[in-house]
Amino acid sequence: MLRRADVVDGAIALLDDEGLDGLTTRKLGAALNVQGPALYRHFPSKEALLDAMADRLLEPVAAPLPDGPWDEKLALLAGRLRSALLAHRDGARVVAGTYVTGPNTRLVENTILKTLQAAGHPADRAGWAAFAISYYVLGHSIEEQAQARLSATGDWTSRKRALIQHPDPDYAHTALTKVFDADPAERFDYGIRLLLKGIRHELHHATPKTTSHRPPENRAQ
Amino acid sequence: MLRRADVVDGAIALLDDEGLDGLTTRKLGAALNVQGPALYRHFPSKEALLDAMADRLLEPVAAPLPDGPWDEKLALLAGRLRSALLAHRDGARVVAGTYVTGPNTRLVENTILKTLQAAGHPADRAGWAAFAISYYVLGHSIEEQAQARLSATGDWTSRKRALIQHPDPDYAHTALTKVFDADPAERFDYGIRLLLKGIRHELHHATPKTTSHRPPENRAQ
DNA sequence: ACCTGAACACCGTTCAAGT
DNA sequence: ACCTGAACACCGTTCAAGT
Repeated sequence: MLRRADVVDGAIALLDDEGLDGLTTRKLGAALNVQGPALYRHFPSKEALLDAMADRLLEPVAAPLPDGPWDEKLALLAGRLRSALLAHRDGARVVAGTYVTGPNTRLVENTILKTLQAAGHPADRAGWAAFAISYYVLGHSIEEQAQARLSATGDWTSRKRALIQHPDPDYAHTALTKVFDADPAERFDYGIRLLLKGIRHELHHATPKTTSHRPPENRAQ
Repeated sequence: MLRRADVVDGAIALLDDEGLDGLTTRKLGAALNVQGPALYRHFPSKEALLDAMADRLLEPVAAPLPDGPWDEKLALLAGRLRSALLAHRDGARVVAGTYVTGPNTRLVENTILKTLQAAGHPADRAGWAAFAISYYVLGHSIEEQAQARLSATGDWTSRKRALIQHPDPDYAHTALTKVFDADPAERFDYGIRLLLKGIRHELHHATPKTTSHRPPENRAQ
């Protein structure tokens, strides 16, 4: 007798074996000793299953944070979020695809918000800053896994070369080489700390009346 | 007689009509008055076509930037990048999926790097900061379009409610409401400026010997 | 050289029928 | 109540054959 949680667990295991493109209802059924259509007893669609998987992936991030300064807590949480997304093959794509609203997602977002507000951020700014952090983590993780996917097929080294050995003479050759040589975790951490530094600076030197960061060039559709 | 550029143009037009999931070789063939397999004269696989589409989407971003302070230039470029990703349905997903190395992608990355280096950043930090900017933009745009996709199917309002009306009493209710009420372009701009503020601060107050931002909690696989 | 037609090995999903 | 078997309407891709 198949339980809902077993389906999600099996789906994540299959994700690791086959990747997102190889995750099909037929293969998942087989892995669970059941026919494909049996999954529709537990999920109305494959997309609903992916939603459940996404929230499941964030479970480890929901663990309580140790006490400490707000920025260290957020750096830690961001690192955990990245680790959770990278812990399973194509995990970042699974989470990015679905606008998740599961319990773990809410808890994580809530933690970021409360940490920022406890540090003294007004509610509106805290909300925007919290989302900025999430987006950076998501973007970084997606690209790390895109790179991993290319490495698997052997396309990675050729693309890296294409990027680095650009004919343009004043191309920032050194910078790119350093980017690709670096430990991705360290690179990730550097970016998060840039963001946190910006938040800290805003917190201390805020001119409270000013909403005047100038509007962007154009508002997209 | 079908030209390669026509295929890419047709594919982007079809993307707008049908979305990424509806972009199939058969439909694209039909739109170009050709059978599906004819596309394989120009692209070895659908993935190769998506790569070409991704770089094509970034074409408008490659336009020259007006002179100005480095941070204003980068804010402008980031806004353009976001606009380009949002200009076509599922554009962010198309770009995120492929680790693009086309000419426009290289030019955009190159511009960010040179702008940072011209502002006085050492090469390695400039590289990391440049990627941090890209990742934030990508993550933000993906989530904006995920939201757009849910809005189309009517799932959005229910999910928004799920996020905001959380039973948890100390849930950051106000912050979340403000996030969802805000103009996405303004929210985006706020995050970019946090990042730029962090970069500027690093530039001015850097203790040049220190590589000592502490290592992250765990290095993911 | 460029494209078609048919085929192969798949998909997600529906639904009557079985137990 | 839970699952199967068969079917429907699709996919990406290959490849001989046409023009």
